[in-house]
Amino acid sequence: MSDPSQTWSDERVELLRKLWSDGLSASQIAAELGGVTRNAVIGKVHRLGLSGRAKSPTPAASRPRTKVTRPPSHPMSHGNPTAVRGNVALAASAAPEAEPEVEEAPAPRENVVVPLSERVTIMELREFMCRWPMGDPTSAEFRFCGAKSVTGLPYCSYHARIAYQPATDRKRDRKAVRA
DNA sequence: CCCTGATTCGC
DNA sequence: GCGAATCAGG
Repeated sequence: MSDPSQTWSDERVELLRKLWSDGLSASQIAAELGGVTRNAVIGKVHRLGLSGRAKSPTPAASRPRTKVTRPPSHPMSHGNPTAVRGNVALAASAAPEAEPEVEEAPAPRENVVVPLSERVTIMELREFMCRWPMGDPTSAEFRFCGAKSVTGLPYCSYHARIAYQPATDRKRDRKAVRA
């Protein structure tokens, strides 16, 4: 409310400093601020003088970086447009039941605890977190389960059971899975 | 694969 | 000054 025309208004910078010192990563800050990419955040952070937050306290003897320069005749064999990832187009209605024989379910008859209140956003998602979609993907309130996922699986033990339901067990247990 | 920050460089 | 592109490490 001062001058949105400016990318880095005082308020923006203030928030940036706050979030950065708060421990948030650049991507998270960028997403929080909106309109800026994580690179922009990092760039600004460096320009502000912040950078080594919780890093090596030895700025000396730590720069053996051999200037890579930028030869125009070396555009690398890189041609993948990886830049935008704000849109998560995943099919929540997709029924993952094409597995003929999934050798899983190490837990025979265990009352799996439904991990509620652990829902996370796309950015809170970690590699070991359950990616079970919850809610409307088009909604801003869209979240993932976020519970600890089974190693090798994108879901937690609970949702893994739902996703990879054995045909034998599937024919009977047809309860509401709506989240 | 995903992510992270760091750096360089063109605008 | 700003941020994309790039690099390098986890």
